[in-house]
Amino acid sequence: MKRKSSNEDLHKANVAKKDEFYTQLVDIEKELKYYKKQFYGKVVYCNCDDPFESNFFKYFAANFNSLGLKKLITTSYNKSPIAGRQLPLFEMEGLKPIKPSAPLKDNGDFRSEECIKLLKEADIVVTNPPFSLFREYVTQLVEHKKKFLIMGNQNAITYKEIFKLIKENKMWLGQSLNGKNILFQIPDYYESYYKIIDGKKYAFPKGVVWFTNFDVPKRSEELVLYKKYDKKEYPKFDNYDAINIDRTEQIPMDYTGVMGVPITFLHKYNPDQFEIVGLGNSRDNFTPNKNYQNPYKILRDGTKQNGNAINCVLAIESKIKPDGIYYISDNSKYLIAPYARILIRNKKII
DNA sequence: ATTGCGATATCATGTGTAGA
DNA sequence: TCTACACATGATATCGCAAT
Repeated sequence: MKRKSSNEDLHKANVAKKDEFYTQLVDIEKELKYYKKQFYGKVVYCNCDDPFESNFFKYFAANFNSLGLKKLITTSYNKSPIAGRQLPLFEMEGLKPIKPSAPLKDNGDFRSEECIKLLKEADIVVTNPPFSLFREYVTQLVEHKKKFLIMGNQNAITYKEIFKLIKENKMWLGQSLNGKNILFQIPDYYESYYKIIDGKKYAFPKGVVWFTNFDVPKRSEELVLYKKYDKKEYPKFDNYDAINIDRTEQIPMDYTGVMGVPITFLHKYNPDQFEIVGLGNSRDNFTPNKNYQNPYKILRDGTKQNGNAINCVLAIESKIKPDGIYYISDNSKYLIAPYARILIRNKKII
């Protein structure tokens, strides 16, 4: 269904906090196949997973022996308990038959004391956490020094805390799912959905990626570069000494300085080849005249719209903040800010 | 300590475009 | 025609800091 304002949808999503998305088994299998050896003898905890619905649970239960797991624990958030289906805590150990343990006293929130206790017991956490709580979720994993493989939205890369972890090489993207759309089953009561298959509603969100701190093959593959640096083709930002690059594949092979690349660059990121310097944020592409007197922004169709003078002046005058707002010069009149840019440097040619 | 207010960060989203 | 990718959007909640 087509809507007039995309902002309306964004805003709704911001408020709704609908987080019951069930990952398909096929997507789990596609990623987990790269980590098999690393699960041997480990305690795996899926802390956002109802075993009746979760394919993470199904995957680990079915592959318990072949992976050589020591123990599998799942807990789920019990927002609206359905009679007879309460199973917030589930444990599986060794070759014992599957059986539920004593139920949790609390609601199964991953932040609850009970769940943190289980987290401490675990070696590895694998799940698709609520995106609306993504930062909190990751912070908790890092705090407890867990190995993890979790799903998230590609925009989370630009969240301050998340980016910090990526920059410090404490977290990176998984092997599969390069930010493409994938199907998730959603509860019947969700009003908007992408399509219905066999009577079940599915969503098809964009930019889904895996985040992990496990070693993945693509992280040690070198990105092959073929373009040569050309001053005209790669303009510099007005207030930061870096060139702008619109597509990852266009990164020049011979530029030694800082380069601003799209966030999707992370799918090709090899820390031996590149160093991440910072994040350029693109908010407010206001385009004042050079005196900053009459700020306005240029819309896609070329028309002007009045802007916010304070935002504008601050953005332009805020020279170089490590993670500030950078502008690129189109010509002497206009300034155009690209979307978020990861600032990188090629380590191999310095 | 508390308030006030400008600045900043956010969105399981939507659109446009290029290329398969 | 379809998929993958990069970018766009602005109301609102929260942050941060100065003034009380």
